[in-house]
Amino acid sequence: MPERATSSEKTREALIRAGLRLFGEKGFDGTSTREIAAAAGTNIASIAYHFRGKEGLQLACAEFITTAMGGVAYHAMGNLAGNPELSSREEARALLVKGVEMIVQFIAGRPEAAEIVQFVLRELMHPSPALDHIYSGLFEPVHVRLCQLWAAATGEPADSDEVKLTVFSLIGQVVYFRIAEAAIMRRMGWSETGSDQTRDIARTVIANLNAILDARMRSAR
Amino acid sequence: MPERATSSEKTREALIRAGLRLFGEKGFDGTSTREIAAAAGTNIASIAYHFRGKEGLQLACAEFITTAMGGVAYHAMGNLAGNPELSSREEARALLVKGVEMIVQFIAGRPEAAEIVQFVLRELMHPSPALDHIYSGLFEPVHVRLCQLWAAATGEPADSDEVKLTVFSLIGQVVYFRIAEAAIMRRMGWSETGSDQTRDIARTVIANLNAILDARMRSAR
DNA sequence: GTCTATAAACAGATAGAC
DNA sequence: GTCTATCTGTTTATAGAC
Repeated sequence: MPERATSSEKTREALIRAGLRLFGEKGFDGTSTREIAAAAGTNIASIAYHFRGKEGLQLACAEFITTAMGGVAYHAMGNLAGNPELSSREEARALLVKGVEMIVQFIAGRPEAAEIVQFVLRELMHPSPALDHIYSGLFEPVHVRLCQLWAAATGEPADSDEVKLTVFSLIGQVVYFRIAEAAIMRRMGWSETGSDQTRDIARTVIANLNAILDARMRSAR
Repeated sequence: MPERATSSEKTREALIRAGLRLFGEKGFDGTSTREIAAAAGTNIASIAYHFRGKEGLQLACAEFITTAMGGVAYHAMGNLAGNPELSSREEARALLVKGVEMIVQFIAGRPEAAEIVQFVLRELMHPSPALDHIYSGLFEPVHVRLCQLWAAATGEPADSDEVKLTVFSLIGQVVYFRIAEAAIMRRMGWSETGSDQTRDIARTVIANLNAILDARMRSAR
């Protein structure tokens, strides 16, 4: 692991970043290797050299996403793999709210996230071998962790269908604001999706989360 | 408007149905005109003849969607354009719940809806001229109607940002179950998305809707 | 209106010079 | 490792026979 990036590594990373952006924007089939090479400031042959071809680059992009997002998810929700121990329901609920808030900030707020979210969504809609990496490296661990937090906050079993589906519905809300951004901006009369808009979205999603949690707590009595 | 479909009209419709399915499944760029013609049981040249080319077919698919979905939406939520008059909050709430339930049944439940939903989502993610038809013919009127129902049920103003964003979040929940179907099935251990699964999804979404409505009613006091 | 044949452009992959 | 030139197959669009 050299500290200074070699020329080879720079080209490799530039190709991944270009692939991520273009695959996310226009899809795998909609993007030509010529475009990717041009965006990365290199030549077409380097894609075959570094990744064995266009599909190899797609896979490398998926690996990049799981690595990069793992760090974000860790910050948002604590250890993904272990320690489901939480001292109190209140603490778990606070962590859940904070986690969802950070997910909104990332998915709906950060412009760089658009390409990542779109890349993942395209994989979900039209699975390729790259989806396996994303599922086991990102999708499942994040979902499991959110279910743990939900269970700790409500007392419901973390592996019940009810909890799992509710957590999916939470994620779905957030993701939709990024997918349908074009239409939502038009309907809301927004000219951009800046920090004001992200705040409004976060407020809506958190209000929903609290409403659903409260309803569950009441019905559990 | 002839009562019996002519040969020309049959070919036209077959091309639209094939285009809808294939564009939805694999995207516009991922689908070749050869595939579409083969799926429609006709030849490549007929696409140019009937629709001026591949893009023209895409536009015709969007028009087909707005027309076909208009009927579904009408059944689910009453007149889209006019009569926002509703006699009581309870009636409005019942109509809202029923409307969302039918949207779930359609979007998440009916297999034929998968291609339509995916077609629309692809347009949202990567807008083409076809998005304009879908936005003004389907997306906006449905959203406006849901906001009217929400306003009538809660007393909140139908054109407030809060109501509009909350309605978006409701739609997002439902849509996500269709987008992420592959990953959700894996996480839930489902081998298919049949009526049992659709019922569970509907139950989750309706429970969320009721929780959010209840929270709003309480805070309004 | 339908269909075959073909044109013109473009795709991804690769050989070989440097 | 990088890059140019090129190979091979596929794409959309279209001309013209029927």
